[in-house]
Amino acid sequence: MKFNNESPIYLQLSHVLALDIVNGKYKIGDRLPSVRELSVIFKVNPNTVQKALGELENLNLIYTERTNGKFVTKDKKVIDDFLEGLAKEKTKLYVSDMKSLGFNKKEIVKMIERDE
Amino acid sequence: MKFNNESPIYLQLSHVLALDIVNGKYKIGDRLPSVRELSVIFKVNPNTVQKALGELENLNLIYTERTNGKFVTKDKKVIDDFLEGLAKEKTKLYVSDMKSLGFNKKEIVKMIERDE
Amino acid sequence: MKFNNESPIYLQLSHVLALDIVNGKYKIGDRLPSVRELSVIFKVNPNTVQKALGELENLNLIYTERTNGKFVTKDKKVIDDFLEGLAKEKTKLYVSDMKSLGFNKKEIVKMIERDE
Amino acid sequence: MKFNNESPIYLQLSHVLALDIVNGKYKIGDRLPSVRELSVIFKVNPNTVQKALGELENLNLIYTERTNGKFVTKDKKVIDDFLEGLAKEKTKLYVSDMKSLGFNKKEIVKMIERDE
DNA sequence: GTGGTCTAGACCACA
DNA sequence: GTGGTCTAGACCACA
Repeated sequence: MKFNNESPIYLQLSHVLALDIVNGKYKIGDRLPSVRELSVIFKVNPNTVQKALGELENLNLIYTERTNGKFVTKDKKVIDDFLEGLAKEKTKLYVSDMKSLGFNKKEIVKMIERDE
Repeated sequence: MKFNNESPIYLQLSHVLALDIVNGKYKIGDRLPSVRELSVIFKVNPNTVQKALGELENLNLIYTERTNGKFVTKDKKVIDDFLEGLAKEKTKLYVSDMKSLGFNKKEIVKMIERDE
Repeated sequence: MKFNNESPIYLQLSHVLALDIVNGKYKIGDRLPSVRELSVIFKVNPNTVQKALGELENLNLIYTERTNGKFVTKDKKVIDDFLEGLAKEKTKLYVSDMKSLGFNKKEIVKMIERDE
Repeated sequence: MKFNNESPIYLQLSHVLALDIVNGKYKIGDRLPSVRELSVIFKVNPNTVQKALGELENLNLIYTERTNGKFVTKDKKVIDDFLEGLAKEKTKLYVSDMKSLGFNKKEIVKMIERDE
């Protein structure tokens, strides 16, 4: 795993793990790898993993059982809402950016269809 | 003008000024307000204005006439290319983000049409 | 029985059992359920039950007859003193917390009367 | 400043600072001492101060101006609500604890009036 | 073995 | 000077 310099490692890591949850790599109720394991997998300090997981815990995507591990929430709704919120937020931001560049929705949709 | 804490002020400022150029508030060949004027207008340190203008100069959107001021490029193509590049970049990033969330293009377009 | 993550399970458990004694669910001289039974009832590790009962034994609320089980003290005074001590301690802590928040006794009493 | 072992230092520290805000030692809009200064004052590692201040920021009691410092919120309501919420929470917890010990409100009030 | 805390200390961008 | 991040590594309670 390679991290870039544009945002803190811990945020990039929490983002990766959030996607893993959204995409079902870690399923509802699954135990995540331990802090130490993740720190080895991603080659970062355990403290950095803690901070990343703290973000996910703030979002209620995971919860902690002390001495036992960290688990994906059992509440499917939390995951679905997170996904939906993220998608809407990204869309809103993108559309408003494009509008401030002078594009209207029709043009925006055209650009997306052309992309790649 | 209010700046947030998510990215450096100088980048937010250069972004605002770039939009002002793209949208024709400052037209081809126009002289920009002086660093000091901008620093007053935006209530930021003159050093921050300098850095922001440096960004625009790197993009060739503006050029400096020493002792005379800073001017919007006279080359329309530079502005058009900048606009197009920005739009494509934002679109690419947005689409790839949405795909990693599990959406396909059809769904993306639908979300955009629904937005707001 | 659900335990939270704010304090160790063994303390939460000893607290619950202490209340059971104070409130007469387990009466003077009663035999408590065995460690194994309690561990099943509360769905915790037997070690955790042991530790919880150890707390109660330190407080002299229970005593052990080896090979026979653990019993609620036969000394009513111990239970009464425990109850009184607990109540005073909680009150002292609460009042001092509220004072450090700027409330005086009159206001504290008013808040209590309003509670719920 | 002395910290005890019952809860993490960073929480004790954030608690102390929250009280300082509630009690007006740091007033609305005031700049707090820098992270480094606090770390010297309280003889803890700057990282620990960061974590403590992070708690206060989560509560919106303070906000950060990058490169400039951390400031008490300018929103009096946030502080008032925090104070009220804290007081209500403590009261609720205290009363429910006392009730589970078998005391009724009248007895609780009597204990408070007798306290100290 | 699990998560959590803390320190010492380095390094960074920004204003 | 300001806040923020990160590492290395120690230490802790708990189950």
